[in-house]
Amino acid sequence: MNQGMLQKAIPYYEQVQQTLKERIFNGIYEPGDRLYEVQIAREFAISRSPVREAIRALINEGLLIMDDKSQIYVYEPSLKDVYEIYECRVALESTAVTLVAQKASEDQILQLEKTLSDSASAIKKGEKEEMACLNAKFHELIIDFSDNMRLKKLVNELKSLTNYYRFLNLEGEDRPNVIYKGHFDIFQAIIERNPEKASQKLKEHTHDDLENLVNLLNHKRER
Amino acid sequence: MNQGMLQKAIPYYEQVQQTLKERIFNGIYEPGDRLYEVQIAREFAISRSPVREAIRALINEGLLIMDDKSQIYVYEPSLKDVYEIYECRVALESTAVTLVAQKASEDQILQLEKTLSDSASAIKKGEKEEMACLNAKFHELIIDFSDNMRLKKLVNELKSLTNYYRFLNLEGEDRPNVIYKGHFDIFQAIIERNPEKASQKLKEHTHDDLENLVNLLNHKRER
DNA sequence: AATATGCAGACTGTCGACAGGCGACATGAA
DNA sequence: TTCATGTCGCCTGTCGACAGTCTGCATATT
Repeated sequence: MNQGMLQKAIPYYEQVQQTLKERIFNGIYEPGDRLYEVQIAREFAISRSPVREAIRALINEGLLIMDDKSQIYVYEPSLKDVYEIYECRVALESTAVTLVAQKASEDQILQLEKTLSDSASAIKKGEKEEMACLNAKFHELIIDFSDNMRLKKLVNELKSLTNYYRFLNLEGEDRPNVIYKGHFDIFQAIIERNPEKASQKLKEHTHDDLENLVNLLNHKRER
Repeated sequence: MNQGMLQKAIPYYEQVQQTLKERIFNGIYEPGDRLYEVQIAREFAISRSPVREAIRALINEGLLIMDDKSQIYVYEPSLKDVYEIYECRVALESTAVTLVAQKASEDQILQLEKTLSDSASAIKKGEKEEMACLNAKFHELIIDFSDNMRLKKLVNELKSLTNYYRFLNLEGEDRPNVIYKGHFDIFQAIIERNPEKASQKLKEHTHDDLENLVNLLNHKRER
């Protein structure tokens, strides 16, 4: 018998939260856009209560912000915010990679290796979509292997705050190879069981990402 | 004319959130206690809506948890949780102290020094309350001086999750002096402008705190 | 023309009500 | 006694309504 048959009905507020989040990620709502409880409620043909709840949850996650007049906007990180977010991510992810370098199992290392080699072949074939996916997977595996649920949650929340800019990651000077090199160095340090080096390499790699992002953002702003 | 005169009324849901948080911190609600929307609403003589909103906010902060039947309980960290939380805190705080060692101003260093010396005299006089306060202040100053609002917010949220155990921090073998020594070493590294060392000392210091806490918790559990 | 006043509409904060789900208890059957 | 079924009450999810606040525009005033 299918286990999933007796599934509890998902409450509206969760569905709405999910949907709004997707819309923010997909750019249907853009940074700075204002959101209205009533309008969303009408759109989903439900009352304001669950919508309100979903919005509040997203405010707590930082994806929406409320000004002093209780008006809701899609979060648009300032440059300072972007730096702060990356600083926090580096802090957490470098800790994760330190742990992984100390205690990763053989199987886990194989998974990292496979992701890397898949990444390499994706670069050869020029499959952008695949590359982005595998790069994200590499980071995710490291977080997973650190075996710290809370760290994972924090990193994911931080990532989601700059998620709107994720497609910029592969744009820029020779990015695919630079990223691959960065990941490769991290992997190298892990199999050497050298936590310090792994942490250091991750910091450098993330710094590259940040620098690239900031350059592109500035470039865009100038035009 | 007093600037504060035209203050916007604080909405109920914020007041309730604040009050509930205080109750959790003060142990009026203990870990594992169940909370009811209706009951709290009756107590404050308001409707369920703002109460519900406050509860959801505290769930997002992690101070309350909801089981699969939508029942609300005060969060009680497992031992694994405590380790995870501390791991995240170390990651963030060591990053902060690294930054502080790099760029702290003279004035900021003086503030740290004063907190330390106040701490020393509080130990001499045996003022426990004062000691706890100054120890917290030392950590807070470091976070503040790192000039990263987001990092500060994350650390505060993590702290609040084990806040219930804060009074255990000074209990145990010669804790006041051990803590003072830890803070002193960190301070020393900062004035030496040695980020690596500062980070290392903070990690050791926090590790002491954690070990002490776990010991006391195990000890309690045995009885 | 520039400023003040007032009105209308749009939103948010809060309320009370209803319904659907779940557990506790009771009653009855084996 | 043990287990199945039905009922009751509690609690959460959702709804529609109302009140207060703020914005923008139009009208009035000097």
